Amino acid sequence: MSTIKEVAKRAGVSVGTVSKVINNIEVKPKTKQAVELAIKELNYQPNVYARGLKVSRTNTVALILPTVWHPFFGELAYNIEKNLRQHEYKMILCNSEGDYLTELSYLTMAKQNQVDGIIAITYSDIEHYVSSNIPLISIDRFFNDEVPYVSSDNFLGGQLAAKHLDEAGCQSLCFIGAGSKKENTTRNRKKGFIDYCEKYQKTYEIFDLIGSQSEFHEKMEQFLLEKIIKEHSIDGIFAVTDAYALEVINFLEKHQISIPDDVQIIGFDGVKSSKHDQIEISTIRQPIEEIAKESVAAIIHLINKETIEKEILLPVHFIQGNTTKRQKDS
Amino acid sequence: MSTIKEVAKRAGVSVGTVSKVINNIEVKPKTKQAVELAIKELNYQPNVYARGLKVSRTNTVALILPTVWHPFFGELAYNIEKNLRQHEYKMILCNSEGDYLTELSYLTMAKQNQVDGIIAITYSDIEHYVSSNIPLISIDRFFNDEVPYVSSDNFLGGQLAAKHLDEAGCQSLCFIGAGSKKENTTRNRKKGFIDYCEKYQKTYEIFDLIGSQSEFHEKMEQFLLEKIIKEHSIDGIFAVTDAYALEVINFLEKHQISIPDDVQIIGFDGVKSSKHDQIEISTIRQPIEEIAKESVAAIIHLINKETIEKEILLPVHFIQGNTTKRQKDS
DNA sequence: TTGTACGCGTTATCAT
DNA sequence: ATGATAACGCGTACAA
Repeated sequence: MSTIKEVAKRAGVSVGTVSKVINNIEVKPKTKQAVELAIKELNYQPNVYARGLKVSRTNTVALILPTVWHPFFGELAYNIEKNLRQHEYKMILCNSEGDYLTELSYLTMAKQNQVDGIIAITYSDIEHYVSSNIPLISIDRFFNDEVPYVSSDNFLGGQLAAKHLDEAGCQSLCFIGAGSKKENTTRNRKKGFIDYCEKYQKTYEIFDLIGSQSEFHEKMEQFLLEKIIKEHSIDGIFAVTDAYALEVINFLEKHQISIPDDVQIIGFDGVKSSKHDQIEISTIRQPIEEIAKESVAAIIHLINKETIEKEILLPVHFIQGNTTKRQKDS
Repeated sequence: MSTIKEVAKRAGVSVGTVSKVINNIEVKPKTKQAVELAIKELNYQPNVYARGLKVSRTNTVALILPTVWHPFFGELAYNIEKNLRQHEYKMILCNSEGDYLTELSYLTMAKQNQVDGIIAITYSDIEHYVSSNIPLISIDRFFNDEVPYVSSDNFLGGQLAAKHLDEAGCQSLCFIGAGSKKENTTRNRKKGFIDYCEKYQKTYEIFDLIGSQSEFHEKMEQFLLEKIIKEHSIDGIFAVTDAYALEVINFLEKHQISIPDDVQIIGFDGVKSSKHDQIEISTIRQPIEEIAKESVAAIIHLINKETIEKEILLPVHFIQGNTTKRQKDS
């Protein structure tokens, strides 16, 4: 690999001049030509480490998430990388697997100057570690007033879900979710749901269990058995994620409950496992492209030391699937 | 961020000594202690760019693939990153979207010294570009004798599929695939299938169309209609990927063909869209963890200028799903 | 065993 | 407009 010195020698100019040409600083057209020729001839590529050392900028951003092997995170990672690329940034992918120590090691790496900024989606309590001065954007999680975050408007999503169930003719609604110990913004889905029900005087139930995955499953089936199979006292369900919606659907189908005739269901997320997939269940879709776009825009602003909003809330939309009745007017 | 100089001053030694401590070169225990204390106190992190400039090693590998937003690539990317991390390497993720120019731009980046090596899964003809001297491992695609590649043993997979259909009682088999213009190793799936059939004198048909996606779909349905619905002359299908298997399944179900009673189906890939998914169709599973592991091992060997095998073929396995009949003895 | 000094390739400042 | 050169932080050969 040739260096700037060699280019300078070949073009018959000094290194300073070559540097100017590379960085688009004005030089005499003729010298510029000569330099560019030399660059081409030598197939010269600036060494990013030398440059990085000088300007301490790497044009690299780290993306920390639990695992890219997941439809939602996969789509998100794809879009974030795409946006970063458009801004001429590279992306280092970090699968934390939800592990605290792994996340910390990535943060350390970041501090070592390897990246200009971090976009993180984490549910660990890394709060006091993020206090450092490296640009950081959180997705889906509020840390503190120092860390800007980007998220779907989960509250609105909850309202929307309730509204659609209501308008689709459901009489008594139900929210199903697994309350996480970790504080994240998905809690607002429940709040939005309740808000709508209260405002429009809909009867509703809440099933929100904090506990292990298996325990949850069992308790949920018990609950559904009671309320739906026996009492028939619920005809509209809002599940806090599509995954839970799927569980509910499987259970109900096993018990010969017809969807959406007897019970209607709305999930949340609207992820597809690849670009060409189709969504089948009715759901509130998170605007993943938007989340990616806004996160990238935000981190770049931060890197450039520009001020940005501390909270970026993105609108969600209802997607008609086959688990709710179709309406003429909406 | 503090520098090596500051550490040296605080520890009362020279920078050379600090450097030695960092790089585990022997120093007097006492000085070592003093230096380590200073490092801790100042929260010193070596600047990777200065180091990179010096040793031209970045401990970073680029992964180029079509898109991480896809179950197979997602799982692969996850595992590759995981393995790289274990070797203290970072991974830059590059979604090429199958675009030639994008792939080239990533290769250029790599040549700029930003990464120590590249793992690529690409179907473009970047052959003459890869001739450069940067370490490169190809997955699933043979370029030339210079570029080592890692792949599933697709030939074996084809054989396995035919064998399982045979042993499950199928009388006349069928291969379904879309021949790509691009040369890749998946062609060997067909060859393996044929090999088994010829060897054991099974009757078989081949549907292998080169053409557009939509055209393929139409022609395939026509073919299935003819052979299965009308003639009943096929009772075992090996689809070249799970995606195609799914298409076949959907079509047959629409026409009231019972699976696996009337027709048995085996796919290929065995991907799950996330760690906790379940596989439902019978399939030949690619050993994704192994592919990841071997690719990483190979690229690191290459970076260390050690010689490696030019071809690494990994065994595949049959996974019992609900689209083939269960057998007692296998 | 430890310290000194040079060089890696680039950018930026200051002369020219 | 261009050239010379210091500085970025580190590793290492060589000197002490």
